[in-house]
Amino acid sequence: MEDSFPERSVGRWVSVLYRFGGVYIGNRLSHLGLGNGAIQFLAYLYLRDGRSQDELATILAIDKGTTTRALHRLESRGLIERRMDNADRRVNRIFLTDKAREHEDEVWAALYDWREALLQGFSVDEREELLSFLRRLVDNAKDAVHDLERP
Amino acid sequence: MEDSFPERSVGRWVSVLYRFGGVYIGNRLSHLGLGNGAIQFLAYLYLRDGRSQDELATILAIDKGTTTRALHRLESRGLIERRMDNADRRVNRIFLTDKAREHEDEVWAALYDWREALLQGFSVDEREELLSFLRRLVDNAKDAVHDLERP
DNA sequence: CGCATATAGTTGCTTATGCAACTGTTGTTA
DNA sequence: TAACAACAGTTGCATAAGCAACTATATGCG
Repeated sequence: MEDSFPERSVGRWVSVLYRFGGVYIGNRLSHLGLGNGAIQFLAYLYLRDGRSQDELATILAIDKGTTTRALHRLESRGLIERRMDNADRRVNRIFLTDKAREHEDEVWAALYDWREALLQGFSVDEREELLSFLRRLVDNAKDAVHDLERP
Repeated sequence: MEDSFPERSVGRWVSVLYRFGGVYIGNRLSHLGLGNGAIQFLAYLYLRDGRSQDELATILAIDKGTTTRALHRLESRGLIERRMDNADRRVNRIFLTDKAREHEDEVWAALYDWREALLQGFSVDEREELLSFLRRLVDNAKDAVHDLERP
């Protein structure tokens, strides 16, 4: 069937999952006035703030230009503060504001619900295997993209 | 470890896979002057052209506005023709040009190589199981997004 | 010390994407 | 048949994302 074009294409299915995830999270957290992109940063910051922009970009595997803009959006919404590091004045360290803490539960709930929605019908063993597969795919993806530069 | 934040988050790993896929495909096919988005449409059209924009949007699960723009880009690069359907003048049917056919092999090669890169180290059985997992995840994702409207 | 290099962040440019409002065509129905 | 509903496509707007060129700061080395 043509309407299942992606049939054997990992990439196509990943694309659908990614885009639908953005729609779901954007909808669930629309009152924060943030998209999917900024929320990724917010979620990580809930685990640990005080990082530099560069560290965040590396950890989330996101371009540093994109990182700059996502963090500016979070700042403009009053959810983070960017403090210059005194020891190295090139560095901005990112801290959550109290306002951000107020929304922590909602953010986790939306992320948790999305994961549970995705994993409906997956047994505990299947979930483990899926996560293991994803880890391997991401490792492979990183290698492949890295090899683009010097093949 | 913080640098494995996505650890148990399907969404974060999907995000990395999606974005890296875009980088890989964009790089491999940069001479076509197209991004990942337009190439999705091109790839489907190689399988079957003559569809309406609406059908393409539905099949690829992509917004119809995004579809309009991706097809305009393909047209501006001389890769497709948009012909009005005489029986229903609201409908545009999309056809590949000869120029597009000339690039078919490269496009498939890039997509194939990306899939193989991702699946490095996966046995035949593991590949089947991964595809089955992805199918289930996508079905779940569609349900969850659909349920956002009337919960 | 003084210059070359490296690093952190920013910005311009391009493409991708969804949503909502809009235009134009077709279909339905009173 | 005239009015309204449904549908295909377009467009304005916002966010997301990568890349390359740029600025400012820091570091290393002769």
